[in-house]
Amino acid sequence: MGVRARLIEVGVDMVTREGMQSLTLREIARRAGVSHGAPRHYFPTHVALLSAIARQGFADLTARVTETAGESQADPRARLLALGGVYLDFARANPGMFELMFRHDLLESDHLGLREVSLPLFDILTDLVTRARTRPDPAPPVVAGALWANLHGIAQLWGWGSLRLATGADDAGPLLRAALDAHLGPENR
Amino acid sequence: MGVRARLIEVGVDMVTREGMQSLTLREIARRAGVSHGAPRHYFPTHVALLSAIARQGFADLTARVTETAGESQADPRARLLALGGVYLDFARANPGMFELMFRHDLLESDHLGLREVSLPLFDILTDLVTRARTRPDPAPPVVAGALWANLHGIAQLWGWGSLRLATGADDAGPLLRAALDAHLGPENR
DNA sequence: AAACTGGGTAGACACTGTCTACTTCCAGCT
DNA sequence: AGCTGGAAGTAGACAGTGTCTACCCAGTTT
Repeated sequence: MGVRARLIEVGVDMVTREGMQSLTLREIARRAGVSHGAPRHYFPTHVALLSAIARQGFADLTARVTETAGESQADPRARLLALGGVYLDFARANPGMFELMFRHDLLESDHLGLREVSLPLFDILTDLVTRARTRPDPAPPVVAGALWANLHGIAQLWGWGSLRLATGADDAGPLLRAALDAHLGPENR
Repeated sequence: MGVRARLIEVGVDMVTREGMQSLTLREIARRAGVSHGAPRHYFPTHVALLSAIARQGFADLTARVTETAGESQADPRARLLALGGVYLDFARANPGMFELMFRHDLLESDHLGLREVSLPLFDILTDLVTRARTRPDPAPPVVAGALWANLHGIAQLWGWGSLRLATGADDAGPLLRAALDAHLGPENR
């Protein structure tokens, strides 16, 4: 395996195991078995390396989401519930990576390809939303955007205890269901 | 004005004007006109100083929110709309401070008094939600938590362009209204 | 008068990201 | 075959960071 791939792999491993603050350029190089100047041959700057690591995280999340969203022909509401669950599970099981992925100050937003990686996800969401909700009040992209923000907010706030503290719940499930019910309108059965 | 107060004031000024990455201990001390060792007499560590600065931001936000939420005897729905507007405006007008306030890795979560500062806010929210919504499906704290997460997610994602890009809107207003309508149920008039 | 103490300075230390020589080493050309 | 050029990697320097420690000096206490 080439040095470049090893750097990324070591970084992914470090961020999942020890959190974001362990991702110094020199320590990554150290654990990859190269000198502290070597990464510069593949990544012009520290931010570029972090971006590559974060992109791996995005790829992982995207894979899980698309896999879950396309799963069987269950009704869109159930798929959305699964999708939200995947999102929240990812954030809970992998807080370091989740944090890195949304630290836009540490990521080169252009080269990361945010458009390439987040728009497909958003399209899936929009599609499911259009087919799942029962009332047509706001335009689909707005609903999808609001729902995405809700998902992300739950993941973020839950991640550092605020919601657990405020709502008294010990699981993010009720919040997810509440968000879905809210944005999709009342159940129709 | 004492050195301690000046350090905080300088820090608040710096974060609002030049963003979070400018808040190095030494630069704050420099601009406050003291040596780089002086802050240590008031704040045992860099994180403690950042926390004090962030607390100022929380105080500011809390002041605006309570002021807006208690404003007149307008119906709770209108008050929630105003509250959300304040939250989003704060994040938009003061992105550096908003970022700092929710960088829990840079804040000493205990001494910051997250409970003291965020629970009152959450109580206001819960109260308004209980009185504003039209259907009683999930328990009020859950709805309030989900709504808060939605607000926060909109502020966060809007802050770095994702939602503007995805929804095509050029203002967070529609998203805020969509979130409120969703969580509070259909309008009743 | 002497001792102590809180507020402040200055310098050291280990560490960081970046930059710049300097060495290998191997592919491609004449 | 021999040379050359560039890619890959090393090692060291530099400025900057947060933290720690020794010192200093005015005021107050004893």
